[in-house]
Amino acid sequence: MGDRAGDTQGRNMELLKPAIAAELAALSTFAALGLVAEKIAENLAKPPKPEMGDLALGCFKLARDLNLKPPELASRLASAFAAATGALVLHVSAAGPYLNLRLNHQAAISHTLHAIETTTGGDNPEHWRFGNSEEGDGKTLVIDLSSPNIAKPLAVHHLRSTMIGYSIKRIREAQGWRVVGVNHLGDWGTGFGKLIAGLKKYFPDVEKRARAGDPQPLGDMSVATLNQTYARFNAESKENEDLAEAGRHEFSLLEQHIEALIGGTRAGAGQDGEANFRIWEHTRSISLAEFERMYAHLGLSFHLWPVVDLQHARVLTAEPDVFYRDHCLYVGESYYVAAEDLCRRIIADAVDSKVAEESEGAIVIYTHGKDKPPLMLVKNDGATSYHVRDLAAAIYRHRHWHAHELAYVVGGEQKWHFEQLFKSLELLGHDWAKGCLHVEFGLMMFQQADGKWAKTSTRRGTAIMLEDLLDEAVKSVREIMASKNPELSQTPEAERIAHAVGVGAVVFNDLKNGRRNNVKFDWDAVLDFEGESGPYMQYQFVRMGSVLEKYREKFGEPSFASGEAKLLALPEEWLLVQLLADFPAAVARASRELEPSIVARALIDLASATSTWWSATKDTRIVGEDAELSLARVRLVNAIRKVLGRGLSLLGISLVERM
RNA sequence: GCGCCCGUAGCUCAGUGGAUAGAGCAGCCGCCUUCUAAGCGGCUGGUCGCAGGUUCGAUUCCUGCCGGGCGCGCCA
Repeated sequence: MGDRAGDTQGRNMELLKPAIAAELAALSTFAALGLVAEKIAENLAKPPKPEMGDLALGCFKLARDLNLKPPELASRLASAFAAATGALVLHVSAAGPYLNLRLNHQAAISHTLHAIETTTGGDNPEHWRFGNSEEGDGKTLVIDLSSPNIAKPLAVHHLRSTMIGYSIKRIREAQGWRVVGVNHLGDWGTGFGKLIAGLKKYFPDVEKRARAGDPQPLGDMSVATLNQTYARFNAESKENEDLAEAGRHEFSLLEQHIEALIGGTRAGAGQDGEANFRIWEHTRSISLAEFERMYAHLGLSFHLWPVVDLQHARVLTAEPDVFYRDHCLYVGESYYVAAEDLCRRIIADAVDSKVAEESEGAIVIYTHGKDKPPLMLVKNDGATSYHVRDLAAAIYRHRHWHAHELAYVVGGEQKWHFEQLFKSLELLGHDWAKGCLHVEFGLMMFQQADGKWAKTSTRRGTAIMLEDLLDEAVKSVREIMASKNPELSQTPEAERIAHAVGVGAVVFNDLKNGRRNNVKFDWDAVLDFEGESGPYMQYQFVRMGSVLEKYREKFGEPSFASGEAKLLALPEEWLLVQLLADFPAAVARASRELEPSIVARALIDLASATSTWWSATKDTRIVGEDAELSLARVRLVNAIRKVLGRGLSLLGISLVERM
């Protein structure tokens, strides 16, 4: 089996540990020493080499509790085992401080395959429950994901927040949580003042139409033009303080207008405010249309939470849990200003309770002492800052969805902001702030002409557009399909497959490594569909499907109940079963650590072992002449297929039956 | 300067205080009449950044240093 046999990762068989530990705990020697199942299970681990055993009981901690030397305990347990004949534990032997266990493979295989077969009925991966748990039953997580800015195109770095967040949503749901995904749209802030000022300056017609009451004053302007307009004005305003001031003024008018509209605490801004409001609203709808297209590529569905249409602001569905499972929501930052007036109420509250204070014309909270920069609620021009909008959003989420945890999938460069945010919530008396988590992730870097890596930036034009990346990946897949599977590429489903595999490749590439790592963007690496890649995972899934189809052609519908586990005697088959038995633990850990890469890594190990097995059975085939052997192997094939499929769908990657 | 993240094979990265640290890519050598070769096998490749400390045991925990990244009041 080569080096992989020595790999201890992912072969802990967590699924079987409770049963194994219970079996040992029932033995008189173990019981006499007070070794209960739970303590045994905690100390079971994988030996470095399979020859040593299938599992090992490390005796270090157990011996210390009993005032014995670890090797002494191990040998005492070993010598007492001789008479016992367990169902799962076949044999034990002491090896220094370890008690090595050899398992009854047949029993372990049956146990594992049965567990998978009883939880993965039907054809819909959403219904494959192997790896699910009830850990989060009755708890709600509100997760902030994607959160792009209006008037900017989606770039590759947005993929990180979007897919890490979406995958965490799915993983948490698999662990029983109710998860509300919220896309906290950046649709508010001084930037919009600059954009409006820029539009008025460079496109005088826009202002005319807005003043005349046209609800679409921007005509058919594209997001790219909006972004360029902002960038141009922003650059010019750095040289010219008057322009900067004009930008702040336009935003202030907009905010005044909306606050007056909702009967808030401030006076209106007349026709100017109204015109700005129309421009802002149209900008937002143009951007949303583009976001929709991108999210559709990724297979995500968002619904816009009513923001400015106060008449119809209400809960969107009568069946919220189903709704939240199938969709995420857009809730723009403007919601907390426009529809709830939460921002001003929080500000007033913070000032009244002396948590906030005035400083240099602004209202701030010193969250970490006077020598650290404070969190800013209101800027010296009277406009709200994004900090106060985040406070409002947190309070709203906790109150509205009764959230037990609030997670923010936002880049690590905003770590300080979230530390301040959570501390401010605490200072304002919200003890639930303990359940707030910043799910930070690394930056997307690109290589500069001098060879050094730097942060990508939409403004500086160094960002790669998400659409270009997805297009490029799908195009590559199309080409590979045309050469490797020409018949399939002529069929009507070819385009759908190319899309699923191409997008899946990009997503898997993003999720396979720990989220905190910076990502050095490299076209060649993203478009490399060999090795630890999305297409490789899809490919093994497709192969398993083909084998099942082959079996049906040859022997008819398989009856797994009569598949004999003892016929699965190859070392490759044992390895696969161990990996399968470890999948639920991987999902549970991914949920706990909010880390999709743990699931992705489990899939890499499983897919790799599958491919090795495929080759190892080349001579007899998985489905061969021997009906009984074929049936036993097809049971394993079915289990692998279900687990690979479930894992990919937890990562937000769609499945294909052929490629 | 202060704070946070990272440092493991040529490159990109896994690694839950435990036995001899792993994969993918790149390089070299092999393997397609069969259920898809987007694959499989083999070889080459390591002072786990450095130095202390805690521990029966440290790549893993703590401290200091070095190197890279990010952040540090009116962008979000």
